[in-house]
Amino acid sequence: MTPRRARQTPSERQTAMLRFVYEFQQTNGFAPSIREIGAQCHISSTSVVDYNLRRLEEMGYIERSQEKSRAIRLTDKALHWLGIASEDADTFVYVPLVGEIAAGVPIPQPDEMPPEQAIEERVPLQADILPRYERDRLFALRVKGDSMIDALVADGDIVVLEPVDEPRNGEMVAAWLPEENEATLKYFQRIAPPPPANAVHASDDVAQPDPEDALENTPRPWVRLIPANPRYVPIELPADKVQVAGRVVALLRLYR
Amino acid sequence: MTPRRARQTPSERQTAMLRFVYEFQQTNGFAPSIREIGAQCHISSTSVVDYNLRRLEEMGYIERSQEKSRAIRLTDKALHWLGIASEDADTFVYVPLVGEIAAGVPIPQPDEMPPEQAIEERVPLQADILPRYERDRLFALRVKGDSMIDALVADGDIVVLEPVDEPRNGEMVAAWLPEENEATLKYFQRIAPPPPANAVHASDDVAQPDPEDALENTPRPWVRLIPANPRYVPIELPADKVQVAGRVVALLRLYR
DNA sequence: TTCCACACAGAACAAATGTTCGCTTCTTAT
DNA sequence: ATAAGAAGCGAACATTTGTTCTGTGTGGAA
Repeated sequence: MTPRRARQTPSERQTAMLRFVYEFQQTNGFAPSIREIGAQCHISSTSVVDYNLRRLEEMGYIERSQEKSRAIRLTDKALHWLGIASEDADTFVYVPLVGEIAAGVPIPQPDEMPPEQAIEERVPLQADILPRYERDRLFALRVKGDSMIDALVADGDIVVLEPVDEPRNGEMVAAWLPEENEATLKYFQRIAPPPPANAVHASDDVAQPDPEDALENTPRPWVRLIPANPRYVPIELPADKVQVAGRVVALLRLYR
Repeated sequence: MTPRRARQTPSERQTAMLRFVYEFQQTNGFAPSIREIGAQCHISSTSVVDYNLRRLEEMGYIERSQEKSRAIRLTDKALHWLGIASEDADTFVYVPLVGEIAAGVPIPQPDEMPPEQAIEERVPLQADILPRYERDRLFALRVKGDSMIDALVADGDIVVLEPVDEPRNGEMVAAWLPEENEATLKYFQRIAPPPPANAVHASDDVAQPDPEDALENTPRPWVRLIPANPRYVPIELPADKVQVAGRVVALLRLYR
């Protein structure tokens, strides 16, 4: 006989048990005991409850801890089976709102983020925005100013940022310009450094540079930060004078 | 002697107990026992743990259930005391994404919303957007089209809506136009009905309308739905031909 | 010095709770 | 009809777990 153990979804009684565990937990804040499950599901024997719970555990619908009281936990598979929205850590992330993008306000570096309990406001987002391993690095800033209005970003909007070391051309980034004492939200672009004032044209016949000057004369990478508002002009600076804090991955706007 | 029972915040040891309960619950999915708390907090006697838990319960930091194992629950007061963001139902709402604003796609009426378990995607928002009693009525729609581009709303954005019977002039609303078979996102404005084709100018001397025609000739309210894109023209219709589904309270945009 | 509330302590006890034992019944395939 | 796995059952037991008892130590006010 083909073993009917091949059944891999809960029976009607097992489903009733799962639902009771869920509802009990929601109502009481802790899980029911074996006897409480039995009473609710009209199972007179604790060993029958235990048998069915072991089946549910084998199938991946619950987790138990050996010989611990009230230690039944429903898995996401169980919540899905019951048709219950899973609003746990795997579904949403709560991104700390840590400041704003404004003149004179530095953007916190990753190691300068405020401690957990100092974060007064969070921006909730669906967790599937980024792979799980990067979620903790997200942070949010409130936009001050209208430099990105043509990119449909308004003063007062909140942008959610992912720290990035090598932003791609065209990405919208938040950056801190320490020498300008300026935080800014702009489109990012790598550019060639501008020619020095005494440079001859590339087509001119010139001597090879002195090898000793090679390091001195290696062109430093530059970046252009491009606003999306014709009232502002792009900013062009050596890359090492621009601290890119992160690239924009989401925007939230409230209408009050 | 003034009773020192007047103390109303947890002692250092009691705070350590609260923190342990929280961390145990987060790690294990169920609460610790009296003995587990004692072991962690270097309390050799279960009666001392019990004594301190009774103090915490009196002060409102925990809830217990008589003679139930692992039934300690931290209150919001405790979470606040520990400096832990309270990510429960009072902090965030999860707004069902129920469709899109596009031609030919009706906007669900409040009594037509899909059942809880049919909702496949939710938009998380901070709960303080609307007073608590209205939160369950929020729903979200994805925008198709660019009619509101000058209001900084792009194709693909998600708007969160609050059902509203009497939208105010100037509010951005989602509306269903059944006779046009059109869902639309526009600024809302009440207007006087346009004059009928045989109407004389208001300055002309005309007889008072026949009282029996009063009801028949009462001007019907009209509305104008104003796009924020010069490529589109406002829509003007009798109010009863426009089903306003809700007014926009928030916008979410993802950058992928 | 005395008094008293608070905090602590070990031990014992009571109750809650999970596990095991030995068995029966049901269901389905052969 | 038979076999075998699944499901069920009451009872007993083991362990976990919360509560109570009786006492001590501490510190500050009277």
